[in-house]
Amino acid sequence: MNLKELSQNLGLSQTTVSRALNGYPEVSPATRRRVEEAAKAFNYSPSTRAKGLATGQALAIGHVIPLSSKHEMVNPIFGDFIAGAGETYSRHGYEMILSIVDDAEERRIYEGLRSRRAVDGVIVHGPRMNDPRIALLENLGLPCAVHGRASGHDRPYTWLDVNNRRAFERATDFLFDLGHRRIALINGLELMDFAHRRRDGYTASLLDHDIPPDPALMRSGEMTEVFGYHSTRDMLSLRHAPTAILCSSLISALGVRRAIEERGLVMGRDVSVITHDDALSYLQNGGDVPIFTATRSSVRDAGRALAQMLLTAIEEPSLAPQTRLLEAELMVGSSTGPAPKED
Amino acid sequence: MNLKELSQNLGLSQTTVSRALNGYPEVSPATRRRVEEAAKAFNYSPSTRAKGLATGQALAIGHVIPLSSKHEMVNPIFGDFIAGAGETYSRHGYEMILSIVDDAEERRIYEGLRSRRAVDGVIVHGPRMNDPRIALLENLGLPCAVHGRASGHDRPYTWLDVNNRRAFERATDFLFDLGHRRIALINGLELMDFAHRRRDGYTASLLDHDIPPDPALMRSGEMTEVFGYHSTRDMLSLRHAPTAILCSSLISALGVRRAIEERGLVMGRDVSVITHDDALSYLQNGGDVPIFTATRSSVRDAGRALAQMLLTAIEEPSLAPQTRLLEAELMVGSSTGPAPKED
DNA sequence: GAATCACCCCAAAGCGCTTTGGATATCGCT
DNA sequence: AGCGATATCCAAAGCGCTTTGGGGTGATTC
Repeated sequence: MNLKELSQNLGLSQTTVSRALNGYPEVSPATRRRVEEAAKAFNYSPSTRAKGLATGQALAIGHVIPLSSKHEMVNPIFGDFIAGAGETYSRHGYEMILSIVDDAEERRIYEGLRSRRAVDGVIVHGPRMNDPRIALLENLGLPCAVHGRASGHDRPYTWLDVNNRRAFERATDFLFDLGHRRIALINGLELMDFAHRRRDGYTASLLDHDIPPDPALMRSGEMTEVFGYHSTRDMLSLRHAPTAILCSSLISALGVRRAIEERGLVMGRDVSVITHDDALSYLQNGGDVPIFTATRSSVRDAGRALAQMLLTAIEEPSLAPQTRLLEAELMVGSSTGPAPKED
Repeated sequence: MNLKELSQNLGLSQTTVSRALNGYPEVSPATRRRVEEAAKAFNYSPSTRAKGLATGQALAIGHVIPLSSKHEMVNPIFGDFIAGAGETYSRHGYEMILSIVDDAEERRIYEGLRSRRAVDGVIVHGPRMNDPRIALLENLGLPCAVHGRASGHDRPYTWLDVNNRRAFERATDFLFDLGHRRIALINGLELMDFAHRRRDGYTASLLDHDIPPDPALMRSGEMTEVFGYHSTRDMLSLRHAPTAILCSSLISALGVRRAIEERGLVMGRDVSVITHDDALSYLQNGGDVPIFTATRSSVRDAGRALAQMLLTAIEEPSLAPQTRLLEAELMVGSSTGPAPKED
């Protein structure tokens, strides 16, 4: 069923039917109702393509997921973020189009999306330090919204981020308050902006407590369970083993716990652990009582909110870019406790 | 830059330029080269919308991800599957459009995709027992390909599945060979088709060894770490605790391991564990030596292959639906060993 | 030298929608 | 009755592409 058929069926012109359906005032309430009912009855909805052609809008948002050919790892937070963003889109009649792309091709993909007029805007995932994508998108004139931030980009842009620096500073402070002095950091890849900020927060707290950061207690890598395990195992066998560990992801934290328990130690008594928790749906941090003390911020909420910010940026292009900094909450679980007595 | 401008720039008609770009034979090699170079220079690529309008194709595939409002859980395999499928699409010039949808709205979404002519076909994720979606899509005339199978649908359809039944039967056999007799199953939700098949394989092996299935040793639920942990903890405190556990997901298996170790037992010595492993990029089963003995099948490969099957189904509609059954490989890791001596 | 045939290329229609610029009733008023 | 408003509706153009159905040009054939 298309507009033409529908209008013939109703004995009206395409113009009138189109206007009735799109809420224009030049059509009588009676006609409008009649049209709307017919549309429902015939299960008519306008072709996105034709509508897009006519209006110049795509009614679609692009998500470009970078996939480094070296690591080939799909960020586990991605599913939940998308779920949140998708909610917002469907409420506004937008479609979400997805490209999963090797770093090297990213530029080409954005240009393609632009020149094919496939999307009205893009969400930038996984921003790195000095990420060139934001400038690229600016040049292309493609509205974008960044999940995270890209230090080094100076012009304003739309972003939503967790206050990673503060979260990790607070978490470290918390461990100091419990009496810990040797605190380790198991971080994500530090070319990622968020990981960099987390380290900054961590070192700021250390310096604040007159503890010089110790490279032996700082790891950074792809945040897998195995990475958490190996890092922890290695660090626990140091002469000056850490009594507390700060960890960037719940998945790695599972590995951290394993290494601790394998050594016959008890988490929360012998070694304290705080992890960041993205509140992923398939990785709950325990039930009612959180297992891990965690800095927590829902990635799905972030998806919802950032999508909304992008849509307003698209619909209100004159507005200054919105930004939003979410504070992670520190949830105290059973993985932290007072520092064990010194030997 | 659009076709008109490009052709004016070249002093050719739109027809010729379009034909040159689309590989039609009616254009001289010299002209074609000239056109192609200009297209590259001006960074021209045709508007998908206009092209779609003209050809009647959408050049897009829909992925509808069901999200039960009760569980709200995004299946963790989803990211990797999409990554695989995306590779195939981009190689064929297709776009991937994503809807994450509450079960209740699913029907409306498919109808919408159809009547808006937004996609040429869809991938059905997470098929359940007697899943009504396949029949619905058949009626709508929307080509589809199913990741998994839906027992109960009798007409042929395109699917790709792991031989879940066989995988779990073999895994159970393997445990029997090691001398285990009390073997537990920690399964996914059994309204999901794959989980049902896994249980079938498991019980078949039990019966084959004259062991009646014991409901106390069978759990089924959303496959989280916590679910694996609780199930295992409960079952290990039974009077006749299992000596081996079969687990449906690596994430739950991490919980299984935790429960085992928490009890002071050693995995692979006191309790053997076999898990299914979807080879997710962010959840490697150890490094060189797998931690868990596992039935393994890469979800990303599945994505690649199923996308390809769907594309051929779309381009060659006369062909009978392809189907493909992948065998999971049984990878022996350190989580299994001979059954401990009976008390 | 005319007819034929490739070979290249083009003008224009059409895909399904929105939107501009009227056209036609209908109504209130003097 | 006559005139401008107002309320409804419509025909047609245009969005950027593909594709149909020709049309020229030069080389080949008899």
